[in-house]
Amino acid sequence: MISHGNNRKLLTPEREALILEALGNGVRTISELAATLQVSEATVRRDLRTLEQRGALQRVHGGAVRVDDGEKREPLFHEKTTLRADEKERIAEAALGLIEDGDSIYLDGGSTVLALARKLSSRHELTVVTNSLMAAAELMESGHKLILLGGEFRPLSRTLVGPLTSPIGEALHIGKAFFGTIGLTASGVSTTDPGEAFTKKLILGRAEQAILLADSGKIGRTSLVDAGKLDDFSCLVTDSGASPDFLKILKKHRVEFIIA
Amino acid sequence: MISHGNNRKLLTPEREALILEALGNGVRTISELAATLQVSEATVRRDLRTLEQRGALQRVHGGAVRVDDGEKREPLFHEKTTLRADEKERIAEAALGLIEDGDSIYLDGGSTVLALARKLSSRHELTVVTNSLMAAAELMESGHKLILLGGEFRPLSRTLVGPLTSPIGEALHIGKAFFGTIGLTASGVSTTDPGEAFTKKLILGRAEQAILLADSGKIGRTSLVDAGKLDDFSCLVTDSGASPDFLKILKKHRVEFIIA
DNA sequence: CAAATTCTTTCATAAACTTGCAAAAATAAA
DNA sequence: TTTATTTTTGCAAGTTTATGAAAGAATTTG
Repeated sequence: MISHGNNRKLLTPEREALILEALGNGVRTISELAATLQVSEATVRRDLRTLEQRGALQRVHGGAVRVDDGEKREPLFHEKTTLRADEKERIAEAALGLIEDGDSIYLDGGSTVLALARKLSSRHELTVVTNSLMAAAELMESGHKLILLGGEFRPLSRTLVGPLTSPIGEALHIGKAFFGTIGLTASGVSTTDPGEAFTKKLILGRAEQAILLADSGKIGRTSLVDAGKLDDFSCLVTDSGASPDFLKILKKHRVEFIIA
Repeated sequence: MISHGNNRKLLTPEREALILEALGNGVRTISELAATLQVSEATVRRDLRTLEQRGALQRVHGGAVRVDDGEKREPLFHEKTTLRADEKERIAEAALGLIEDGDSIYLDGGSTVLALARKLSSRHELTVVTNSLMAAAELMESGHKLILLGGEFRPLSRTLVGPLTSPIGEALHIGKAFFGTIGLTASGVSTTDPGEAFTKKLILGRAEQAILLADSGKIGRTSLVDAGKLDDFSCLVTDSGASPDFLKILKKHRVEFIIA
């Protein structure tokens, strides 16, 4: 049992953990949870909403039920990787369908692309180029040919970014490049770090096909730095949350899309 | 639990270490941390900001949570059990003495050099260039500037090797380069993989000082590919098992040596 | 269909965060 | 040593975010 002996106010992640624990395998009402956590029902509702977004539980009228996938004890605290985990999983699965044995592909940073990396053991003789240390770690023992872009290490995303990636990037020929992003709008993709944007654009210019993996939560969001126009991409893989309006925009730019 | 018996003021890195320790696997509020460390909340916020930048934790409103350590390090870290661990440890310690704050250094692959990488937290503001994924994983959260050589991944040594390392290698200026090796004789160092030899020679040509870390077991052994002459190195760090005869050869080639 | 409950939205307030600035400490220079 | 310069720290003003309450919309239930 997670206890909070000292009765200081709980932080959001703690509350979320307690909610999930309280749910166990069953059902809890809003008022029960509010009483247990000593917060208002409004706050419980807000927490439940984000947890549902994350795929950790399912809301029902009056409360919530747990969708226990067996081994989900850990994900409480590192939300970044598990945000919208279900959508990302499905998106990665759909992207996998675009890859054939013998392909030479590029993997960008980001958790959605990382989910794709985990699935690559079902293909053979790939040449995988990447700037993501997480993806590289995943593929170390895969048997595929693995090439890392060199460059400056960016701790937050665990990727190699910036101008130093360009000499090696320019030496490579890439068939299909799979990108993640922070924000996606009609004017293109954007990301937080200039170095990251630089490297994205570099690879965008060298790949025969550029495929963007982005859950619908990314659509409509913008970040600091522009990292490529919509026209630069040949395909977007997203989930069913994408608005029809945005899909219309994609058509206008001749970007195919796959709803996973 | 945290304690810092003597009540002198803590230095920033000490505070950061204590914050990480306090977080353990859980979550702490700003005010808790401020009370524990006896500094203002503003300072805690600043520390948390840099630690988040460094990827060591994640901030939430009101405090911070630890980004689970176990999962991120494990995959990169499965290391073959090191032979002659004691010697390697001492050699690494001696090599550490050659590094000063602000230096720009290169770390090659191999377990001895990896041992050196683990000690680098006692230095500040280093620029570390490496072709070793093990070393990179070790230094991810160190706060040092980290640059990876790009290139083809060699699973056995977990390093990046071959011709693709040359464009980026040629763009860098390196002060002190630390190398490992398989074999070391009067005619120079040798290694098993041609790609690895290529990259060693590349960096050898670009570093102001080349320092070889090799336990005495390596002396007298040869491997497949030549990877540099004795004259290319300015210093060898080894253990007391090195034969006087070989030390005489070193002197003739004007290679300094340190017996750790 | 109506009553009751639950949900969403909006808003006010309190807590937490960011930024800029000045004092204090540490470091370098004289 | 003293003095100057840089860095770090704490404080305060303004901004943002989270929370709980309240009113209207939606859903369930009899």
